[in-house]
Amino acid sequence: MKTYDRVYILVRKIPKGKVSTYGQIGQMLGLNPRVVGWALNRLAKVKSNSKDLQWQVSAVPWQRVINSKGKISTNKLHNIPLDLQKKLLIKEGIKFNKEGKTDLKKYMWEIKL
DNA sequence: ATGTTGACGCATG
DNA sequence: CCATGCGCCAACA
Repeated sequence: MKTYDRVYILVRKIPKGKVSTYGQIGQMLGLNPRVVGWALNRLAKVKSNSKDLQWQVSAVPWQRVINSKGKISTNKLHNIPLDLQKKLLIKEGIKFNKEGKTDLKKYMWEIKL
């Protein structure tokens, strides 16, 4: 069981209409937020390289993980189409203000034990 | 073993 | 609000 597998398993539990943050996922797994970002970044690489694992990574709702300020962190990457993450979230009912920020108080995934 | 790389987060100016 | 700086750590070459 690799670290990134633990990240994917947890991210899959984020329900539609909710979001989490790199920090929150990291805290739950005892990982640095950067490692969470690294694991999700890996999805984009696997997605464009290996077709064998594509079915696995496509099951991970990576778009539901945003940064602690409530904003999208993927727009500066050339891997991922501009505003793809935002569009996916909007389709799930997440609203963004004009500064591209969403209300974490409202949408943050609440952990249930 | 060693150095590098980040989808981060927080503190500070 | 913007800009650095730094700690963080799994994976990879």
